[in-house]
Amino acid sequence: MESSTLKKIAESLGLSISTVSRALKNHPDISANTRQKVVDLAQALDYEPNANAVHLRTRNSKLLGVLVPSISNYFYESFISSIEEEGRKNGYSVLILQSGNEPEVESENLKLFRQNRIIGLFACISSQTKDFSGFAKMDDLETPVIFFDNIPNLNAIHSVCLADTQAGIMAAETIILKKKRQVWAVFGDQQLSITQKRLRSFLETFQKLAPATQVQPVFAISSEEARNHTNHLLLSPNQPDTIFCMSDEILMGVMKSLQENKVSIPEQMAVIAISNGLIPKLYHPEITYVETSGYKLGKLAFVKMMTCLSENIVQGESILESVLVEGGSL
Amino acid sequence: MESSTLKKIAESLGLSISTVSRALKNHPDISANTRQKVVDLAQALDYEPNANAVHLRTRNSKLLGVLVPSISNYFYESFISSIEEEGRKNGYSVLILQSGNEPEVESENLKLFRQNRIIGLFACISSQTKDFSGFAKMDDLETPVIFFDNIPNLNAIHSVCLADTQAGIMAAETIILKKKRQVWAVFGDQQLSITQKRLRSFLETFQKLAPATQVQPVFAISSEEARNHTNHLLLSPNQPDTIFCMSDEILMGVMKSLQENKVSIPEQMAVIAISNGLIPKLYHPEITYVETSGYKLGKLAFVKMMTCLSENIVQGESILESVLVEGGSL
DNA sequence: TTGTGTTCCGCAATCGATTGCGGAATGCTT
DNA sequence: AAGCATTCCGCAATCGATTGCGGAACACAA
Repeated sequence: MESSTLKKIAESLGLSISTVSRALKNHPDISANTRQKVVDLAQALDYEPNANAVHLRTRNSKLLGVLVPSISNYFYESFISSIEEEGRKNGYSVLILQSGNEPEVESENLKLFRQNRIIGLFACISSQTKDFSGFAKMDDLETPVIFFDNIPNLNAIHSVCLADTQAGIMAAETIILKKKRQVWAVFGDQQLSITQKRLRSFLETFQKLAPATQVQPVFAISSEEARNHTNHLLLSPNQPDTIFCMSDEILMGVMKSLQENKVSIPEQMAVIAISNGLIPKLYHPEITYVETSGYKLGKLAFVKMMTCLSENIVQGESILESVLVEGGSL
Repeated sequence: MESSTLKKIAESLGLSISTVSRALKNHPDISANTRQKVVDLAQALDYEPNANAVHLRTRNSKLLGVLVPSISNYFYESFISSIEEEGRKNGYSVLILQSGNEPEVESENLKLFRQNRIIGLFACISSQTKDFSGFAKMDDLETPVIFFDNIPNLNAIHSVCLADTQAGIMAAETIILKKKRQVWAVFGDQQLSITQKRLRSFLETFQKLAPATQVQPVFAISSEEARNHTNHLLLSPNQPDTIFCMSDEILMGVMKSLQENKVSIPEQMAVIAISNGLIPKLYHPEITYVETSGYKLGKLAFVKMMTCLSENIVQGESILESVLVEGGSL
């Protein structure tokens, strides 16, 4: 069955298309009598406005875009979930595309977003992105872009991010409070802005508050690499008393190794992480972590988007405060 | 900046809109000379066709819908990721909506899908859904719906599912092979079709092949409930030698309890699960599981969708074979 | 010169909905 | 009866792109 249109309703009722259109949206020009007839028939015919036609005519697609490296990631997925939820409540649909962390795909995706005339974009750029012309085009079209998580190093952009700096500080302070002396800190991809921020603040905090502490940073771009690093570490003579994990990805690898080697937590090794919250709670004792909630970040980003769209353009970065969630791992 | 249109290009070049349109799609009527001029200008102006206009005119939205209870779920997310990936390769966009497992939201979502004139839908219904009129409307509109994971008990529908029956059998057989005698089997929401299938085949396999085995099924609708059940179990005098977990959700709860109670795996307790693959690999030893890959299921569903769309309508259920992935937990 | 083909392009309808403007019909006032 | 305000509704343009059909311009043969 073809879907019904204003035209069909109008013809059945011997009315004009405009009258039907107005009747369905309670335009005061239409008499209650006519309105009722139209509404009844529309209901009977399962009339549902063609979004494409509406968007074309009104020049408003009510579409928001979300660009992420991958959907299969607990952090992004909670971010997206949050955006979709808020979006639906406010009458927006959400188009989600994943770049696979490849700049070419990313730029194709941006093109798709443009073709679909999205009215706003949430974007986490790939770690390889060097060319921002795709984003510049969004700017030209006056489509607000809100960057999150991994943020380009540009001026005059909107972004929301976790309090990465604060999270690094908080993790370091917690370690210092526990009077740990030798820390092994595992970070992710050095290309990412979040890695850089967390690394810097983490190290600086030790320098300021406990310069005697030995802090050794290590980098791993995957869970597997983190695991291997940890395996090696545990063989070395010079063992730390604490391991810090910058992300869930890292934490998974480190924990795998610690379990394999039957290292008891927190007795033999203290563990602390920055995390979205799922992974740390899988273990016993639960891992102490500084929370970086994708869900909350999504809410924050959505609010920012709404203000951008209502023209109260407030450029700059909004930051979501971190919270320490105590487990028993340190 | 307003985005450019065929009209603008046509005016700048003193051509008609139709000529510009044809030039951009290599219509043979257009001379190479004209074509080149058009293409060049289009490039310079960053012309990108308005998807809404195209879809309206061609009556093809190139939009696929995905309906899931929640995006924040490793299984759904890998399914979605897979659909999005295939979709993009084939020129489709994907609209994703989550029902929060609430029938009302689900039906609102279906409405949104209809308004956006999606051409095909992948749906995992909520466990509470009783009213299928929303899906019937999709049928009326000749929009194919491919159900997955939790599937309504209706005839004449398309669906793809994990080999739930086979997975239950495979898990049971594995347990039997290991000569286990007393099994505690934790299942999820009894309302779900997957629970029913896995439960039935699991129990039947024991009856057929090893009727002497004691199998005690338990139900838990959340990770937390599974954990509590397990905690209680471990206090009882009559301890099983094996725990079977129907899903990742369940596995997480059970493992939490086993760790808390310092139960060593597989010495004191064997564990086996049906899982998407992430969670079992977080522990040491890794948990043996029957794989239910959302990613692979997505690929299968996409292929089915393509055949549906090309009119070769093959109603019925496509099943994704299960694979046993050995860990060291049994 | 007339006829027959090509080549290249424009006219105009169409997809489905929105909306400014104008106009018919009716009631009420004086 | 004439004047004026309301009430209710339709005409037609518009959003941006697609496409069947027809037609101008030109070449070439008879």
